[in-house]
Amino acid sequence: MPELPEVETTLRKIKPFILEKQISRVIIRQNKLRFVIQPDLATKLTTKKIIGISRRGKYLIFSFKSGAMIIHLGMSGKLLLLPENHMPMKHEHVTFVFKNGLALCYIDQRKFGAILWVDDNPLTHPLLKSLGPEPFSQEFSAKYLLAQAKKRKTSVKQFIMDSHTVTGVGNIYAAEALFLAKIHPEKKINTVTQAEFAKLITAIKTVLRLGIKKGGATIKDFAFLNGSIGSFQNEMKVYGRENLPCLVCKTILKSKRLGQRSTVYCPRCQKN
DNA sequence: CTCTACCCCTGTCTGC
DNA sequence: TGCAGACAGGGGTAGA
Repeated sequence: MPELPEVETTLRKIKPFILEKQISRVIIRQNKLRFVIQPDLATKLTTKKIIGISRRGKYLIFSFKSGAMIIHLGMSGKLLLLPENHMPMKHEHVTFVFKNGLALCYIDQRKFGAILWVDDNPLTHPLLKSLGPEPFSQEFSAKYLLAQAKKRKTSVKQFIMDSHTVTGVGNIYAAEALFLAKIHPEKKINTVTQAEFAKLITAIKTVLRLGIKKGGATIKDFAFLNGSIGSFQNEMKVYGRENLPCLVCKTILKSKRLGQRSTVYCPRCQKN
């Protein structure tokens, strides 16, 4: 689930319920995620009040007067708000119980996510400090991409999916953005012009914005009821549509593995 | 330095 | 139906 739009939507929806709220206890049922959860995480969090919640790339940062918790949802992680006395869900590995009777539940069947405690500035943590710019920031410009591309030889899709180039563009949004920008995913990055980068940036922002908008549409149900996942999937033009006709030119869409990830594109619309 | 292959884990789908 | 194998939206890292 969690690409940048889902992480952003999760953030927006849980924030009003847990900001300025005090954690009364933390239940850890499974401590082996991508990394083993620090044994003192519960101790560090108990009685602390969340004073800030923010996002960096696909990482969520929960700040306290001293220290912070970083959560990454991996490929299958979710954060649900449930009543404190709920029955634990399947794969509910960690539960943060608040004094106000709500519980923030970390659910992750594949355990690719991460929950970390840091005593100092979370942005200087090794996982976060070398991340590229946020896709909606000023820094994410055609000029910037052109400069980055000079050092690289990879394909444009792998380039924009690299979190050191720009954060938060996962497989789906990369495929959708390249289709929108009419750029072939295998195009070598050193042949992309500044004008093409400008188009690509616009396309990335467009699909991410649409994702946030569509994710937000059902996230309230998501957070409180049934875990449904938003409706961006109905907007996808290429992802998951291999062997179906292109919505623009009717050419059959092709699928290929690129850097171990499935990649769908229109061989006619997207120029190499 | 960059790039590729592999890995963490479980659930679901496809083909035999 | 049963079962094996491929694959899934992420991303760190070993080794070339």
